[in-house]
Amino acid sequence: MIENLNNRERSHSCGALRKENVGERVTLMGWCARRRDFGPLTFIDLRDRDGITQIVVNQEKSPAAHAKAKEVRGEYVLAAIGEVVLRDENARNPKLATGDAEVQATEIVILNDARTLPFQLDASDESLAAEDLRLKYRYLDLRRPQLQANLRLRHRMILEINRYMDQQGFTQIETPNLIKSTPEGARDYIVPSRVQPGRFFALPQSPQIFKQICMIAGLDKYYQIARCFRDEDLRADRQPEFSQLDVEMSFATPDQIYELVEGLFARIFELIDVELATPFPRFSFADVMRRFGSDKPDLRIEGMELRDLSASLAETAFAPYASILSARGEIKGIVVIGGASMSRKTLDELQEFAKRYGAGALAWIKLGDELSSSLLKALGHDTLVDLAGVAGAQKGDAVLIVAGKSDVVAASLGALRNEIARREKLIPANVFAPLWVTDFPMFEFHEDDGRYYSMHHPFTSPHDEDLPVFERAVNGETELFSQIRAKAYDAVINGVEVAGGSIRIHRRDVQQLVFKALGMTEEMARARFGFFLEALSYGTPPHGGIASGIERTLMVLVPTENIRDVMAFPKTASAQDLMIDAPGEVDAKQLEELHLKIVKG
RNA sequence: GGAGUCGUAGUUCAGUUGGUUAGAACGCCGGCCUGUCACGUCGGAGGUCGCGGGUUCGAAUCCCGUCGGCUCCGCCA
Repeated sequence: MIENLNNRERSHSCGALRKENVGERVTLMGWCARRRDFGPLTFIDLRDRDGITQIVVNQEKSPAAHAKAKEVRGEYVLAAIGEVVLRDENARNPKLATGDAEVQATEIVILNDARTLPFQLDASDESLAAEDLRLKYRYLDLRRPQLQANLRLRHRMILEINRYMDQQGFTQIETPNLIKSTPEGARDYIVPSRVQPGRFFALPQSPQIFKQICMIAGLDKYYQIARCFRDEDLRADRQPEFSQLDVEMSFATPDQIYELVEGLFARIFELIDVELATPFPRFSFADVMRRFGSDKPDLRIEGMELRDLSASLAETAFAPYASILSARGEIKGIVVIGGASMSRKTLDELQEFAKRYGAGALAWIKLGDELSSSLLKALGHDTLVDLAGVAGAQKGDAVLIVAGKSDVVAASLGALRNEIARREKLIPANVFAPLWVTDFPMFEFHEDDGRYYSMHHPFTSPHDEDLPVFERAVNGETELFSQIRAKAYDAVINGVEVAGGSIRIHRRDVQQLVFKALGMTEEMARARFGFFLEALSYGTPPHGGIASGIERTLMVLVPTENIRDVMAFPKTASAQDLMIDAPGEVDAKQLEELHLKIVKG
């Protein structure tokens, strides 16, 4: 029977009781995680966010409480009132923090009952219920201690960020969520205006413009933990709405930003008792792409760096390679230590893996007792020995080779490096390898519409010494665009991009040059960013900043591969909330007020 | 937009070459049990094999379509 709470007050959490509490009369409240029934003796594992305490109910000592305990089922909400008793030496449970003691209940109050749950909360990782079911019943899934721990870590991280940013002299400033759609970048989430027919707000992809406006306003050091919205297809580490620590400071050099962020991450990692070495090593974008095939390399993986084999094959008669090289492509390889024992099946799987990234094929050389290779007929024994040597392979190793356009070679070998490390368990646990990637290219070329786009965003400053080249590029020498470096930087930990930012353009003329480079006429630029160009002309200080993904960082801390593990109420890969069933339809009256009509697709 | 993969009891899964009554574990319900802590033990209930169509004497199994979850590519400044 369900009873009222009345004036009963909880005295301790379910994770609190220790030997020292023995003899105290306590009142615990929580959920029945498990009940073990021995007839006249019943045990209840009472759970709350802090832990589990064993409640003992003895029929002889407390018949009324025992009768209540018999009624209890899984996830019933209870108050257990009784005395803390020391467990017998041989009856202690070292798995529980409270395992030396237990509560001898004199009273059990059933505060609420519960239907049988749609899935079990105490399942092992392998037998965890399907994620869609858990998302539908998110309030049940969140009862699991692991998810609760993740959310509490998130809370402590955000507290630490606020404390640190305050100590560093930053002011927390909120920026609006109902803003204006700007082209470029991700797709916007759009909000129709009722008051302004036919007009729409957009939710911010990031507070970029506003943070810069704060600098123009002389606020000097801004930060906030901002909600960002991007209507793009999702991934294991992406959600349509997410949080980022957004930072901007005036008169900033990149070094000052690095130092600020390194200090912050050092503090954050203290939360998991990890001392993060600072300063982080720095690599240019060109270097990490050349050596690791990725702009976010996982430096926990030793070696397996990309080796350029193009020079050794410059004179090759093998037509596929010759044509790739003549088309300014590359041939690169990575060495898999001990890889000579890889089976044909494994190599086929790795080839399939590489093809996802556009690789035409994955060639291999195995240095077993005898050299074997998929290229034996094409290149001959001697060339292969030479290539293996250039790649740095030893006896017993294998070389995996991809030929093609440089971005395909980098992407496929870079991904292979991670994949092989994962398969071969070459990634050490509890190791954290941070780095800075600097000097990103200012622009990247998009094949589909044949023009250049900002790699970071259109407000990123080019390197001062690249300005003359930039001007030439804008004035017709478009092939120079790819040479211009931006004052942009990413912080990477364990192969995860945890922060990214740049020094911004503070000069109106340079900003206009970038808009022109992006194919905007002066009229277009004025229409889209006129207010901003105007703002730039009223004394804008040099400034720069960075943004750090809260969820990404938490994923590294936890650690987990699933962003939904570090958010309370995430959406599915198709951007739905299965609990509240969003997005939903709205009624005709709402549509009418918003001046909207649904057109069937 | 494309690809892969999964969908069978409340849950996690098994289910052979298409063939008798679709199984196991956990959970659930009931009995027994005074030191368990993943309690044990005895018994029981529980199935639109995601959905629709097709092939077949016969479909969880084969084919087509469709829906949903997850992952990846594209995309995400």
